[in-house]
Amino acid sequence: MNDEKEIESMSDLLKIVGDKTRLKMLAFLKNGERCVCEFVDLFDLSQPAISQHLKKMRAAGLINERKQGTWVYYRLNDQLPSYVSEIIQALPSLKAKTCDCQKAGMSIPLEPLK
Amino acid sequence: MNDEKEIESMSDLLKIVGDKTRLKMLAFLKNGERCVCEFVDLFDLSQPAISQHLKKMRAAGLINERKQGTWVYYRLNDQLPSYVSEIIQALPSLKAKTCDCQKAGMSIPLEPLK
DNA sequence: CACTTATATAATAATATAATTATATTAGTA
DNA sequence: TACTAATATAATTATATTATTATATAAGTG
Repeated sequence: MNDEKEIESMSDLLKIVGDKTRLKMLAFLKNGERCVCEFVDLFDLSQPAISQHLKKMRAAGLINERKQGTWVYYRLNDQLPSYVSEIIQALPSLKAKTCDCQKAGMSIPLEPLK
Repeated sequence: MNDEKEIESMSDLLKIVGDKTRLKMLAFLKNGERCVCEFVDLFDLSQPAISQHLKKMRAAGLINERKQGTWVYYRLNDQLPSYVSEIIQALPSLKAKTCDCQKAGMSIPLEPLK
């Protein structure tokens, strides 16, 4: 990839990360998987807004999804460029309140970042 | 600073970095100081657009300025948060064409990033 | 001082991004 | 199968960002 394209791809990714809501979502994901409903509970935003933020992060390869019944769980992609891992490491890790999907014992903790 | 504010300040900074033009400017600055006129030559953008991008990066603390006569030189701030330094390290370093301000022998090379 | 050059700022137009509301999809359940 | 819950998508509105054009400032030069 030439330098120009390389920079463009970096800026595309950094643009996704450079948003308060999405960065906060990533901070929540540091502790492991979270289901969509948790984000809906935690943020003062409509459910479609949450869904669209998650979609962008998924499209950018920042997170992966796992569907289980009607619930959809998201987790950090563990193959991120190192400059993105550094950003995530610099984030405080936020604790989520419990939610139906968690009481069901389905959420799986994540391996710590390398 | 609480977590919320910390995340907000990170997203403010990442938003500035998450722009193709500005990221390319940072890539040019990896090799050392550049004067505004060089950016004006290098980018297919109006002079005011260049000036405004530089102003944003300066306001965000990413770069510092040094005025010499009518020329203004910008250089990377050497006290950046490590997650920002990592981004800059991940950038290819771009070579600028020579420009009047450089022929004048005024541009000073930068120490490599820690 | 008049003129030019380099840069910055202001006002505004163009564009991109993020939110909402409304609706669709899909899985589970009575 | 009808109903509900969880999530996604579409359409649209609201807002933020980036660009341009016009103008201002400030330094250097004849």
